[in-house]
Amino acid sequence: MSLALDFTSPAPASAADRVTLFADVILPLPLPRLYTYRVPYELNDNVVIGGRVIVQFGAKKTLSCIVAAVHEQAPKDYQAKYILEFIDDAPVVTQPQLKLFRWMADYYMCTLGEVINAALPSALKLSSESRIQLHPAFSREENEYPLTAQEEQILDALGTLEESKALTFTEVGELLGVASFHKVIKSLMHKEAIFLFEHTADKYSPKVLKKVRLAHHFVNEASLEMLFNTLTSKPKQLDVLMKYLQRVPVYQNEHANHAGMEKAALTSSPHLSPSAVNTLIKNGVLEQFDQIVSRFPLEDEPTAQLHFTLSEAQTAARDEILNHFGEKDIVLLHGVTGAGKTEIYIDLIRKALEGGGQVLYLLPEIALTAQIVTRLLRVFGSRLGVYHSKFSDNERVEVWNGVLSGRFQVVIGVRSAVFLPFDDLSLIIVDEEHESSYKQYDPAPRYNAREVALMMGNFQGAKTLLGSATPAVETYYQAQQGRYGLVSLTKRFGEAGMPEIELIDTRKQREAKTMHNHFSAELLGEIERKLGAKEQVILFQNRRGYAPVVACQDCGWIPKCTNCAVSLSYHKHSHELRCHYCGYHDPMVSKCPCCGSRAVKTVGFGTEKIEDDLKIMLPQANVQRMDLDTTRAKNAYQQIIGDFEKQNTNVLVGTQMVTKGLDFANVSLVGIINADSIIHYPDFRAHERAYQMFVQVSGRAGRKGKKGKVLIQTADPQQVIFDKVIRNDYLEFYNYEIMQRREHGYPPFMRVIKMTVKHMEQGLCEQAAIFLTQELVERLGRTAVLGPEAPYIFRIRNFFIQEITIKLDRAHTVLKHAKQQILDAIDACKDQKEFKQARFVADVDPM
DNA sequence: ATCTACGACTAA
DNA sequence: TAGTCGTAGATG
Repeated sequence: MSLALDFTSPAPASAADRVTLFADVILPLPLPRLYTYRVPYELNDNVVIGGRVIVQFGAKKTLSCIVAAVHEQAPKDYQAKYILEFIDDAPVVTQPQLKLFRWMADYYMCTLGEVINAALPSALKLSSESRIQLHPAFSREENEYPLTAQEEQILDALGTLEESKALTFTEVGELLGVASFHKVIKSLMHKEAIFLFEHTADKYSPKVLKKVRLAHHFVNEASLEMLFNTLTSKPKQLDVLMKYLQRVPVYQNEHANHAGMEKAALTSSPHLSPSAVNTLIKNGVLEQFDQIVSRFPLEDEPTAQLHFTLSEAQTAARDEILNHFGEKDIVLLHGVTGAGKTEIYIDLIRKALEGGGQVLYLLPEIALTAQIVTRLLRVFGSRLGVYHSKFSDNERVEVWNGVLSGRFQVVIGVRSAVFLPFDDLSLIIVDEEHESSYKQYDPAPRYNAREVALMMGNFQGAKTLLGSATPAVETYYQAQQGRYGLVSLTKRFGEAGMPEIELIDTRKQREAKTMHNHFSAELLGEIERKLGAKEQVILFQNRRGYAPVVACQDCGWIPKCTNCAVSLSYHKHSHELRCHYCGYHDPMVSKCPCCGSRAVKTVGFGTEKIEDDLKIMLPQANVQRMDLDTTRAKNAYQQIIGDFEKQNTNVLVGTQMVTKGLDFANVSLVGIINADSIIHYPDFRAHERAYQMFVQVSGRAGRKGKKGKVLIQTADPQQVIFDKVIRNDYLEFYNYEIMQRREHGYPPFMRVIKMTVKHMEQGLCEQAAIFLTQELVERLGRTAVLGPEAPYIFRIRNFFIQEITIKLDRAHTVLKHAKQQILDAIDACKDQKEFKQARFVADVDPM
């Protein structure tokens, strides 16, 4: 906080030449405009663009927000309120970031407040909570009003607190054990027993280490000698002292004592008792002190040799990339799975750092594993920051501040790492650039981190490298058009060859009665063979749970979710029926509630059933499952990967999770249990998604010298897409797909904006969607608007859904104009009284 | 998002 | 008629 007057700064200007400053701030709310506040004269020098300030918004709320602009224009139509407090004396949001955030709000049709909300770790947003304090003039003895028991309870609690301490509303609620405490507080205020105030505080708290050291007067041989003598009768304390001296060589180096050692290391040692330590502290032998430490301890300097050698192909690719960067800002590195792209990235990062700029390395959530982080840490040491969604808020703030301070020059992170406060980026790497998890869908901003990264690179003059084994069709198109440089790696690193891919016709197998549950004889046989050879197997099934549907064999009754238009999935482990959209769950039924029949059977299958079947058919195999359900716990994912890596498990059954970035040397077989459900998906990206998924899973097979095998089970092997997968020919796939896109007017030729209309009532949802369609058609023309249409799952969390697809010309000016038209159309709908409860959402470049 | 003012509606 | 409920409208 920089509220205090700074006496070292020049004397305040005289009233005559004082300027009146106003600040436009970004409130962390979904409001379309910035709000203007007045800067108090005496704080004119404290205004920092990109710094946080506290303001009063409305009658009740104090909020922390970001200063976006400072100017002298007094607002004409209203009296600006004063800024209450300045939190930062340096920006927490850099100028290039503000520019980027503005672009995001514009492009993705959301508000700046929504962008800020997504961008800032919530510990940087200040929390404002009301607190109550004992009224100084109040005395219980002279009190004229009778007090209720609850009121007494609160006053008691306030009385035991230290001077000037206060209770938060939350604490009052906990104290009384009820949520409805506002009446009690109101009554106490009326009786002038308490008063209320707002308190805003930084939520970030530094990590504090409890340490101990020898009291300074013992730090010489003579006094230590005496100390030993006095402790001879106290063996426990002597043990502690010995341990301390062993860890902190006070004899050799007196200064070593100043740093002391961690208290926990003393108290948690097996033979030392905490009470002995505490006694020593109490008697003044040891002194305890706090040390603020980073949550990311400084690694020892890089251990890996900085100049590891790239293969010939890798070197060539790297040089080609650098060559392209000479004239182009964006390069696509198209390298088959296992080609060794990471080494190239590391080499490029090193080069960029030598030039003095910052580097951002983006990875999709599931690919950002300990494997890759450890590898980078070894090369870049403490210069590397990691930004992961599993991180606590405090950890995120430390990364944020570390980027601001320059401590972290390289950051490896997931989607939201594009929000970090870089101001001098020289290189951005977006690995697995085709990944749909780069697109945020649910809360606004509905952004694609790949596109944001490209724009950020553009703003900061950084070069951007997109990497993938299966580039997005849009990306490859840009490369073909010459807008991006294109570099290809067609061979795997080392001896490893591309895996051999085979299709298995499940329809034929079913007719021949050679299917065992969902396993063909071939797949089962191959699994057994691999296990016999002590090799490992990955099985992919794109559906979690035991069975997606449960049905009564007699009357056809199917349990459905009460909030969504989906059938409930059966989860055997918990013996529950679950909705995968809203989390609703019920115990599994044994008797049909409709006809009373006992013949309630599961239909279809998920990972849990595959795991189950396999355990029965191959009891000698050690099977592990990896999906959303088994990785919910904090370290479960690491645990499963670790077990598989150490070969404690032979077979890994999983959903999409097993397709991404995992690199196991001993996997020689990958099985796709049911390819059909992946292909038959009702949208224009279905084929692309399927192709990517098949190639990515296949890529898990046969690394480090072994040739792998991939078995794909399908009821329809004639599908064109399999041909491209088997021949491992991306270009063939791309040529086919780009033709389709051109023909049907989809990206990259047209731009898509998807409108979603939601309403609790089905009829009103449909009406609102029709109304919006009309408004859109009026503004954009009949051909640009498709729908409305109910999606396959037409109701989620009690909201009915209608979708409208808008296709637009890609030209920049057209697009900008069209977005304004769309916003106008939405406003027209909101003006309609009957649609007041409807929600209208625009999703730019949906995935 | 969240609060307020205002009108409508219900309980006595 | 007071108290409760729901919603349009503003927030600097």
